[in-house]
Amino acid sequence: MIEYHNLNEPIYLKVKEMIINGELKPGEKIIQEKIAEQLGVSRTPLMKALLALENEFLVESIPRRGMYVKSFGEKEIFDIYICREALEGMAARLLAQSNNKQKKEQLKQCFVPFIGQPNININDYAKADEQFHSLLIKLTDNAPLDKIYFFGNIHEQVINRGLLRPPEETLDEHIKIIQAIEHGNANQAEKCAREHIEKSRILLLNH
Amino acid sequence: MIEYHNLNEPIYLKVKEMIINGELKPGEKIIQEKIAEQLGVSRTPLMKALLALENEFLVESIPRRGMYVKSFGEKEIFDIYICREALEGMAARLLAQSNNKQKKEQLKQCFVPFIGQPNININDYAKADEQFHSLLIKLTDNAPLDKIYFFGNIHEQVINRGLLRPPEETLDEHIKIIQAIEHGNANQAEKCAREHIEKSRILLLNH
DNA sequence: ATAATGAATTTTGTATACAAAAAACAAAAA
DNA sequence: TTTTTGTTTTTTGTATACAAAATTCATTAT
Repeated sequence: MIEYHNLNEPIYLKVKEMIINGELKPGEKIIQEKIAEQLGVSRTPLMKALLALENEFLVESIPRRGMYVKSFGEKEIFDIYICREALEGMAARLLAQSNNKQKKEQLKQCFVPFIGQPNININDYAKADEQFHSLLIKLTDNAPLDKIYFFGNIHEQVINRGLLRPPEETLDEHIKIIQAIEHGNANQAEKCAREHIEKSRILLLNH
Repeated sequence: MIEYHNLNEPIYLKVKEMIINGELKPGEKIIQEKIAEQLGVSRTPLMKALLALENEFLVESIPRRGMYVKSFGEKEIFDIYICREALEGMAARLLAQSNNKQKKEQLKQCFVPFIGQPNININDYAKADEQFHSLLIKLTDNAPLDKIYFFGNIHEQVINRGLLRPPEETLDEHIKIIQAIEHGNANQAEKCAREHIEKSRILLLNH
């Protein structure tokens, strides 16, 4: 992602924000003319943004019916976690194989402020969490892998549902991933990354 | 994919075909008005198709410059193989875990005509190969995983480059994957699927 | 009151028009 | 000849217009 269509990126970002913050609710129909007017543009560039969002799984198009804000069922979020497991596992493997110290350091920095801390601010930690998972993908320097990062948005959706595991539980898991990457242990890095996501996925199953 | 935008799917398919068969060459600029006229439509629906193709990595957009047919460097194809390794590996695991006999049978059928055959027709085998890898994804019944199947197109590109390993080598690998899935051995299925793709990737490195 | 039918309204999908930016070209200067 | 500058042409990006389809609403029949 990043620098989407330079020109309609503002539109893309605005609509995305409206979806994330619930201004446009899941399942709601996106009436193009209405939204276009709100944003002060015509339907043509709005449509481009909507098509981009469709490819990120945030919007669903039903031909001749319209565009709808995607609403995720349990099964769908489950499926997304399966994909994340595969992709982030591979990302961890690749980073472990690389010997770019600087990248490894960046990952480490995400959680440094929380180590040994008794009272962790949930909001700050959630930000660091997202930052970490995003970095994991970006640092692999693999453009297709990066492109598939529409999962990131869904990650936010999951957070909004309050399905975040407590820091006491995940901080250690994050650190284990980082350590395996640091030590160049590719198998271990992939295993930890996958287990980390698998645990969240299983939590999801039990509501 | 499948049933893209019902209405502009014909446009989408035609442009895709033009790219696959080389009518539009890698790196070539797509002059919208020209192509639109060729297809007998206006730029508006063509743009939708091009945006879909952009998301499949077949077209690249440079803002205010235009849309270009994507040309793949070695590095990029390598990166795509990395993604395939992660995703098809996961797909093999999921299928091994399922106990849907019918799905497993479908996979098996792909290569039945070639088993024990002394002279294998390369074209027929290549088709079966693609069918198998496509099925592997489709049968998982995981929509996001399926959506990421723009790799399929790239698979074709790779075939066009003549980078296909001989059936004597890969037939056995395919059968091993299918057997592991049949026996419900998830770890083995994932391992075989990944090694299978990894071997192609390594071949790619040595031209 | 409920269901069915048909008009009125809304909304999508596509074509077209036009301004702004980029590319191509030609003429002039180094 | 090569580079620079200015002009013309092409092409993109966006707005708008309009037909076809879908939806809504009111009217009629059950």
